[in-house]
Amino acid sequence: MPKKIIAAKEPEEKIEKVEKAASSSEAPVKKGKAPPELLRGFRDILPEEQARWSLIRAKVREMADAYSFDRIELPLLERADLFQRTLGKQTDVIEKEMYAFEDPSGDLVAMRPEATASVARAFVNHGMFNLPQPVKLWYEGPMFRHDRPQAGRYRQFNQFGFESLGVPDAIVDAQLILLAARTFKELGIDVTIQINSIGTPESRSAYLTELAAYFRPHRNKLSEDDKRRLQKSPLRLLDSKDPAMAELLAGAPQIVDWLDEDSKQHFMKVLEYLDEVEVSYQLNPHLVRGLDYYTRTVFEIWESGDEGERAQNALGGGGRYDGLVELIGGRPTPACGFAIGMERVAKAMADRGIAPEARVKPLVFFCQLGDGARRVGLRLFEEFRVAGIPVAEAFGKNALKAQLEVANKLAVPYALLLGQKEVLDGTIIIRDMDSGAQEIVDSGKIVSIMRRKLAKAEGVTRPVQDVVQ
RNA sequence: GUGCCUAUAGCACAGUGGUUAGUGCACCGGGUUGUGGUCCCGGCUACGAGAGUUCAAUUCUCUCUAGGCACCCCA
Repeated sequence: MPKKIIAAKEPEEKIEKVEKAASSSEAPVKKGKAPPELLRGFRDILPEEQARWSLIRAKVREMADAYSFDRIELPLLERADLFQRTLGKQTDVIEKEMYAFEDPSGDLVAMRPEATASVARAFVNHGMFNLPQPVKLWYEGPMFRHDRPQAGRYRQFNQFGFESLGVPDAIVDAQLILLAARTFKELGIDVTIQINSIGTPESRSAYLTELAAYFRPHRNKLSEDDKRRLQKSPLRLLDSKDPAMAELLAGAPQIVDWLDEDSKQHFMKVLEYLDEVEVSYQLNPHLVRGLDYYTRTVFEIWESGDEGERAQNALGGGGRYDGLVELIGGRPTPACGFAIGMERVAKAMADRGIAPEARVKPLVFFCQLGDGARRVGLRLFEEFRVAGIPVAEAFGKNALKAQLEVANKLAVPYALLLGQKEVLDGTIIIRDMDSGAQEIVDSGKIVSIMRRKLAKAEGVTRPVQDVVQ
């Protein structure tokens, strides 16, 4: 049990609050009928959503195999300074959104707000620079950010991501973007790729100076938010949503004009490769990313037809981070990667009416009457399972009527009826649910009889469903 | 962290300053012994939490909590 919680700001106050809550008896205990409530921004992913999630996961795995990425699983908890050093101390993710606290042994730890830093850390920890380069890794799992919940935004959310470390060539960037684009296409979601280059840290700082100089005379026209940005991170001015900014931005210097020659060449190459594989993209000179580690190529994946419609239209994003591995103590290693928000993907699929089957539909329903029949039923169920025939039951119900109701809801083609009489005779009744016709057969042969019936019916009635995962 | 809107059953919605707060779907049971899809009957579960105004609050006010949307930021 954690004794203390340390937030980025006002640590003392938070500690007091938590200690008080822990020691006072009135605090968190809700009494009476008040149901337990989910923590804000956290959610259950219920069975009815699982089919989509399984489909996404299966597709991601399939793409990883096709493009030769290896799975890596990373801890949910890391030393807090890993994120502070890599994402940038000034970023919102670090300043106010990180779940950071002191663990029982006194280490300052954090629930991961993203996984790229962990990938880089693992790369260094396990000497992956000795492996053939690039090292291509993918991951999937929950991330945590203490942000205000909103549509498509949760405090615990799931991402999958692909990272390629060790090769500076533009083809790496292009192939990652291609992989992302294809994944969405195959999931049935139309997306547009927004792409930009923010150059090297050196060329960027020259640009930032210029940008700040451009805006300074217009300072009084800026909104409070934008004034703050001018101070803190001028690059962010570029994606300001303040309409007044639109005019100013039109005349603002563009980062592409300030790129160093290598970065410019690199960017051109990325675009050429994308043209080669016919991945369409939109050059977006105002696209910047919120994390400090990006260099050169940055991109986001937006749901098509949704540009500017909703705030949370980005399904994912990524870019090159050539300085990250060195920053955390490895040898200089160029790298590129991206991450996708799975909740947003699931929502996009739901919006498009993509609703895959949750699991294999049963083809046979077993009805039983009496304890003897139930016992035989339990055994028969296993025989069907071993034979690979999906069979459903309602052992918890007694009335035949009630059991057939369930069978009807499941839309199985056949029901098997087993009563006391049949148990004594060693028989079982097969009921065709469409016609209502019944036949009595030897219960010892029921599995092979059903196998034959179903094989004949298959393709005529309903093909066996694709099993996901 | 800021602003606007919202909160009635598992879900979707009605409704009221004053008797047992309705409807649909879902769920459970029944319509004589062991037969589904329709129909009929019955049952279950709700005013988010706390304080205030009032003779009386689910209804009005405030606070909190949660949800939605936008900002901030991002996935």
